[in-house]
Amino acid sequence: MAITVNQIAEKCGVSRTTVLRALNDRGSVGKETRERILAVAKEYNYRPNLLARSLNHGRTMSLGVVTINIENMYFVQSLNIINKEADKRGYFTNIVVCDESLDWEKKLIQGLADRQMEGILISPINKGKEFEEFLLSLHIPIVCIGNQVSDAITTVQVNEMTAAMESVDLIVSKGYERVVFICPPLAVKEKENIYVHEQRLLGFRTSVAKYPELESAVIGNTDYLPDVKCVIKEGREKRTAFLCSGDSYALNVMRWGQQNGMSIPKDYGLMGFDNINILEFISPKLTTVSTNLEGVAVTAVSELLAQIDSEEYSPKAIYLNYKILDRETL
Amino acid sequence: MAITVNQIAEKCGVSRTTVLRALNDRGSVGKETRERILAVAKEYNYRPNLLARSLNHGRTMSLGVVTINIENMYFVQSLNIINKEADKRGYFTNIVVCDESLDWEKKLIQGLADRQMEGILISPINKGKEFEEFLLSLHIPIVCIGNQVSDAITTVQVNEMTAAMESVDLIVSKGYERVVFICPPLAVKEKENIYVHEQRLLGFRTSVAKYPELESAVIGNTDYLPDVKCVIKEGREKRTAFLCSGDSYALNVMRWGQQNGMSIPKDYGLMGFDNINILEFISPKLTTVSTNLEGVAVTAVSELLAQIDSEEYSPKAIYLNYKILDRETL
DNA sequence: TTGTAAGCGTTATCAT
DNA sequence: ATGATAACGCTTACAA
Repeated sequence: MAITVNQIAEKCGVSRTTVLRALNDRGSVGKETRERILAVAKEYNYRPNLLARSLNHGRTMSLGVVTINIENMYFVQSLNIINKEADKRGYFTNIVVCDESLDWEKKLIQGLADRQMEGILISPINKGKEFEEFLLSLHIPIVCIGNQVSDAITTVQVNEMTAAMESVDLIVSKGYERVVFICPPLAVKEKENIYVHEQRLLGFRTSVAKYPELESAVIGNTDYLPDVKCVIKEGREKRTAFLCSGDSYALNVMRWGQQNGMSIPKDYGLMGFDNINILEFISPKLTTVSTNLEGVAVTAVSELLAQIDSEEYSPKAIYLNYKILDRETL
Repeated sequence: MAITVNQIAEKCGVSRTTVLRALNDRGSVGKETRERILAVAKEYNYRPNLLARSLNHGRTMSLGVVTINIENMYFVQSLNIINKEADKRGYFTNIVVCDESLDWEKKLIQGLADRQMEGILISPINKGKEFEEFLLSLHIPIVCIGNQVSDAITTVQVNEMTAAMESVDLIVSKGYERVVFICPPLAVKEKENIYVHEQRLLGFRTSVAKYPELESAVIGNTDYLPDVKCVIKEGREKRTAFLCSGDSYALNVMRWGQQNGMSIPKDYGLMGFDNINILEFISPKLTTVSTNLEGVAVTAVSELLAQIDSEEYSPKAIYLNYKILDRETL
């Protein structure tokens, strides 16, 4: 349907080289010829076929981004930032969504590679040696966001471990005697990449060890509300706080509490992770950790482009700052 | 970096035609030759360059989707469905995000067209004759979701107008004597495509006219909370309900009410539109209109593919069913 | 000022 | 069973 350089050339009775020269303002073209060419190009709304151009140049100037379902909405929020940042450097951003299936993720990554994306950004749910080899076999620059796959692939993240440690410190400083870490992803630990959550758990464990009197527990079920109920029932005398490895879990706990006539932070403390943007609609305001989406996104893009541009690139693990948001639920 | 058919051919000392035959299991190849070829292909992890293949075939088997910022999160929710549906029919889905700028939207659409997407799905924020001509000049199948651009371009939507009418009916049936339509997008009506909201407004106006005793008003400011405050103050004697052209506006009103010690539906009624998925975290449960995301997404894809496949296609306006969700705020 | 020719990686047709 | 050739649309070097 679209007109090509060859067709313009034919219509104008010149060679396609001449047409190109007129179109791209390169080299010299007879004034009258140029005008004729430009007129035809305009009339038929000529646009260069980027597939052909890319094939020729060996460059697509496109990045691929694999993103997940809105469950982990915090990643969706980065898309705009990634897009803008890539555009600044002249790259087009192609996003694909992966509905939380391990196979789909691989399939989509392969699809992006087959379409000659020059680099891929991903917050992977796959993990392990096999996946690592799969990624490396693509021979394409890749940057992971949050979830690490291996040392051989650059990962950009905030320091989740120290964030969890500081969170526990905050909880203790507020006088809580018992702290429970809620981390449903632990249930799929064997299969899926939950690196981010594991780092948080590690921080939790490490920090808790510093406080001998502090009672602590970890809930790692998908169906965590019953456990929360138990915890609250069995120890009314101790002031208890829940540290949730994700705001949405905290919101579920909050809703459950409200339905059962409990109030926060009077009856129990609550803290989340991620600072997802729907929090603004929720009250009380959830105390949480802001994971610096913007910084992570910008860094990830710039690191990816660095990798694309340089011959010799060494993979890195990059940690950015987070921010504890001490609001109303502790 | 990636190996090509030509390189395999050279390595194996055969022509690329033979390599192709072995790789694609088409035609006959000597057993020993085939094995040699397959071995090399595997060793170097051969993958066909889809740019080249598409150029040759004249088909990319890819769809483009232009989506907006998470503000209008309900569209983000469709992405998965679109993706799955397209995949079923053998298409790859490329998503680009547009941070609510009119120019970016055009730029991105053009980018998708230049990359030879076979069809484009979009819920446009641009409008008007010039934009229509821009879209038509692309000579690519396009389907709009929600916001209509013109008769010449297929639009898939729910019948927002009758949904708004029914909403008013519901409000009246609950005994409200005054109903206020909150529609901030009206503030950008001149510049942006807010077709969906205009349809809702139209339904509101039409339905209100049926009830002579019903008092009604429309708030069309971006900064609507002050107006809400006024409305509530000036008419305490009349039972008032707010119908919001979008759940997020309703949530803001709800939050404001909670901060001012008012309770729903005792002090005022509240109803939204869209049934965005964060509602599950909010209490009281917002009464709203479910806009059948899944149906719209599936229909849009299938209509787009129909358009791609058929020589003669007539643009349509397709209306799907919605559902009034009568919950706790009226 | 203009044109020819080769190439990007794949595929399809026709020949050997 | 294998190969040569042209084509997709664009670009670049090298003539004329």
